[in-house]
Amino acid sequence: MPELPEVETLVTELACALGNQKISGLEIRNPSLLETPRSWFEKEIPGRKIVRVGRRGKFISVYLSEGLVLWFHLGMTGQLLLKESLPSATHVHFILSFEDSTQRLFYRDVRRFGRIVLTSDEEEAFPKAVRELGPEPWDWAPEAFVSFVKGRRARIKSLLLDQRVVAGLGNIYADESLYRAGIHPLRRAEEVPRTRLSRLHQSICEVLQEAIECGGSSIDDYLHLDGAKGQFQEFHQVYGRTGGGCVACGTPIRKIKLSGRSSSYCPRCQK
DNA sequence: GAAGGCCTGGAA
DNA sequence: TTCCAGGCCTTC
Repeated sequence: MPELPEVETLVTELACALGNQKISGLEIRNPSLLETPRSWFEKEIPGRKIVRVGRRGKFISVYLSEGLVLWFHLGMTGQLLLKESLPSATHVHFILSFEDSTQRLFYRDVRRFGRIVLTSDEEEAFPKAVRELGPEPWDWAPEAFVSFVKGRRARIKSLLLDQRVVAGLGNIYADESLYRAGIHPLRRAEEVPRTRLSRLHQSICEVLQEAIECGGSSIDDYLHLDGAKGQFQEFHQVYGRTGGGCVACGTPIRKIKLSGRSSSYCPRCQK
């Protein structure tokens, strides 16, 4: 599932491939993913240039000329692919074509948890979920992060998944960060020692940075813009390793449920 | 703060 | 045939 590193990888690739390209047309095959009216997309997008591509949390922002932003959230199974055509056109919901390219940008999403939004470039107009996002992980001052978390009673894993606390973490990188910091996912935030919370902030930044350098994790559906797979799944230490031995102590990795979500951890290393 | 709903393909 | 995966949202 695309989290911060996967989205960041796509954004870099999109910026490189689409910068200054003029959009010649769009095709909407499934309007249910659109959060703003279909007619607005159809009227406003053709003819505009792509001036910048950015990211906030797991949201991709495609800045268009004359003050518009096209937002993509990939949900669980969303993919953005830049190709002349796709081998399989199933689950393709949205397509952009360009004036000076034979390639088109395909938005494909099997489970349709993603969404596509068109807004003005004024912050008050951004999607609510974007406006409410917490800081990017590395924009948290470490001491401020520790103090904030110390004041919360929720389970630590739930806090990490809350996009209003820190933007961009999902199940994979929350589990990996907690493992590196030696914190049990069910531990109440307020009872984790400050030194460990400081280590957690550092673990989050490190694991995300390493994943970005690997082009993200390809578990089910995530792919680069050209369809290639990411590589960081090879380096997961707990996620997807239930029953396997902890890389540090050999204890089998355990899986538990936390408000409907699975959490993988080492029962010996994480307290 | 917890739980259910959306959604589909693949595994059990 | 049933269950499971989990982004985010709504509801309790």
